[in-house]
Amino acid sequence: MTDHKEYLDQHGIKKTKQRILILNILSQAENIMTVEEIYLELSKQGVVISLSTIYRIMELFLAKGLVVKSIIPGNNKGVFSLKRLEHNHHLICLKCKKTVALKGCPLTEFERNVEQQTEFNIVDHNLELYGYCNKCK
Amino acid sequence: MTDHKEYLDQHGIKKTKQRILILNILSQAENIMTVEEIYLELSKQGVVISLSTIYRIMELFLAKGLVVKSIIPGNNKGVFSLKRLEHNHHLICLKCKKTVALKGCPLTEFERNVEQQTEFNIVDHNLELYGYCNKCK
DNA sequence: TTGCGAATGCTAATAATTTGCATTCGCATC
DNA sequence: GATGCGAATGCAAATTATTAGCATTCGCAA
Repeated sequence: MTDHKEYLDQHGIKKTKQRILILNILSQAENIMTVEEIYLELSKQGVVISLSTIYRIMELFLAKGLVVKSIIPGNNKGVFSLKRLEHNHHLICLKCKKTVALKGCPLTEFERNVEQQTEFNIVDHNLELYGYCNKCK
Repeated sequence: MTDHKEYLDQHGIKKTKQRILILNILSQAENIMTVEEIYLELSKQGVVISLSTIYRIMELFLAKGLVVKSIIPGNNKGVFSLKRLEHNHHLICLKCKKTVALKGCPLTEFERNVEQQTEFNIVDHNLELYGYCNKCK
């Protein structure tokens, strides 16, 4: 994903400096990030974007399907990650909150079954695994 | 689950009127509930339990593993559902927010694989499916 | 029945997120 | 390149969900 400007175009999102910066950060992040972490990462790069703008941009990315939102239990904050070409999920340590990105998603077939059973049109899902990492267990 | 008092005992949770009432509501609920919905359901039954107590009880149930917590997107509230003997997940309509409980869980095998790959000890997961119900699609 | 620690309810505090509004930006048009 | 308009941003204030402090009450064992 080298050209984020075009990526925004493709999704019908107007290009702004802030959106491109945030998209950069998300695309370089290995793991899920809170709004605050995005803010801090921007700060490290010497950029300040107001929190409300970050919230608005994440909401926009979410609505446009660029991003997935979930929560970490025991932590009332939204976390976001970019939807990759190869869609994936995260494993979260309940003690130290470390997160690990997993390869692949086991749900494709399950979703098809559920669509048939329920007459829903399934467009997305949210999956996180919780456990204890080898240090914390 | 006819005897909730014993159920609490088994999990090392002290029995109180409030906990038993909430457990009743959760066990009769087909779907996930917010703290507010629990509060309102109690009101319908002519019972008032303070919101902070409900929060505390849900936190306790969560810690003891009686309950699963997740979020509905576009809605910054925690939602809870009782862990059933037959563990399951929910499908949520992104438009009307209707939720449907699904039978079964497709993740057992996936979790075992992930445990081997990551050296995590996986204890739980969170899965919701999103889509549009037949009225909204 | 009594007593103690834990649970509850109230109110106030906190933390995350959202909103209103003035300013600035992106981009199309001249 | 200059101009203009609607959309995006930043700031500060408002909201909303959730948590914490503390006095009162409850559950249960002795």
